[in-house]
Amino acid sequence: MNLGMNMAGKMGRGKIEIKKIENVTSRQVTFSKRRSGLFKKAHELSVLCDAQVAALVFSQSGRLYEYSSSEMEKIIERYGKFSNDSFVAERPQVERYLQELKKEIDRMVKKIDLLEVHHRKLMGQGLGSCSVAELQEIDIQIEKSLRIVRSRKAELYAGQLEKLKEKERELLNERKRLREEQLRERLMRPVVPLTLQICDKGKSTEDGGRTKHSSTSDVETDLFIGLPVTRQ
Amino acid sequence: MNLGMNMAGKMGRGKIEIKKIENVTSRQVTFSKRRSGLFKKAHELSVLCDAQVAALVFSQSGRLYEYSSSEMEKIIERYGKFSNDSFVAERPQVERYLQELKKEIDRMVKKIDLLEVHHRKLMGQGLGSCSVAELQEIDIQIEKSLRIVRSRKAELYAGQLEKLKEKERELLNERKRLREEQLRERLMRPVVPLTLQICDKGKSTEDGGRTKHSSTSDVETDLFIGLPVTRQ
DNA sequence: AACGCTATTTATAACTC
DNA sequence: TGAGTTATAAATAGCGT
Repeated sequence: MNLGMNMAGKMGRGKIEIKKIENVTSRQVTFSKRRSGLFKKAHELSVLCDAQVAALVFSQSGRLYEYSSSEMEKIIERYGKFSNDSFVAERPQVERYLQELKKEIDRMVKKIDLLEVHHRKLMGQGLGSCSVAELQEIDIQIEKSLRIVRSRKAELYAGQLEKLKEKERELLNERKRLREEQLRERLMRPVVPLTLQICDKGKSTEDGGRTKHSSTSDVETDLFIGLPVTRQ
Repeated sequence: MNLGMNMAGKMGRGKIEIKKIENVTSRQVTFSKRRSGLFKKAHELSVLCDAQVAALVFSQSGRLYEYSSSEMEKIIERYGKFSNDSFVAERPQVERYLQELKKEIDRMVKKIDLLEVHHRKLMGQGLGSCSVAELQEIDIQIEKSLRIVRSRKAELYAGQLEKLKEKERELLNERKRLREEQLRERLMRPVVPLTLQICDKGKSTEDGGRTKHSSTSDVETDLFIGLPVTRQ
């Protein structure tokens, strides 16, 4: 009963422009038909020409339709090899890299375990499973360590002592020099009033003693220095 | 000038079966034409229906031809999201996983470094950079370890000693019993001829001694056991 | 939304240059 | 090889169901 006569011009089945079909129903029908047509053509091409063909279509609604003459993944991987920017197909490489990392981690875990066990033994923990021989070995190792540590400690102490002696000598010399100066001054100059003298004295002992001491001092030596200095 | 008349039947332009074209030239021509046809169709589909379309074609010679209505990579990634076995598009995940692994490795490296430094110090190596205080600490730790190790060693020795004493006692008892038996037998029985006696004697010392000793022995104790047994 | 029909447009097999 | 031609096969737009 020939409906749809309200359209101007082009009636019946005809050529269409290649631009988005605005009529939703019509568009969906066309989508369905042309999609299967595309896949058919893709298939024919793959068979006739012995080619590997894949077609991916996402409908406007987001649904996926696909054709592939062989495994899609294989084809996409193969595509990845051609595509200059790698984003697929480095997969096996990534996989290999991952495995390497995992191996590395494994090795490290083992190393840490070993170190921890040994460490614990050196700390005297977890000895329950050790044989007498093992204990003996550890004993020897620890004794050796102790010897080394103590000799090193002795070395350091000896060094410090040497430094201190040096400093003591310096200080003694300094003191001697100061006393001599003082004496000389007392002999050469007349006595000044008491009030003024106090001020001068305080100033001279702080600034006149030079800053040599504080510039070469370190915390530990200061403690030892106390003795010879206060003994004067 | 109408050539190519040498073919039987179906002349002129006609229908073809969908199966591999054997004639190489013909196949290549068809490949070229149909490929562009396919891409054209793909394009039309994408425009008419506002769909995302991609087509990948590998010629038999291995060359890649592709069409995509938008970036091929985007389409393939989108495909990856749909594809149940993820092999694309898990990329960001893989990336994250990789970074985690790397962090893990970093942490382990640091841990190993720390352990090694401490370990070396406990072994008396690399003490050059230690302050007196540090050395003192290590000294104390090592002494403590030594005490623990030695007390453990002492424990083990004590245990072994105890075991040995126990065994000695057992053996002494056994020997006593055997002697008594021997005495009893000599008193009760008449003397047998010498030749026969030798045979009997050899037999009785091997089988009559029971197998108790060998069944409860272990390697270390055997060594110590030698003494009291051979001294009889 | 899926199928069938068919007039028409398109794609293309075979051919030529 | 590649480009153009044409007769024919295939695809499909618009329609109905």
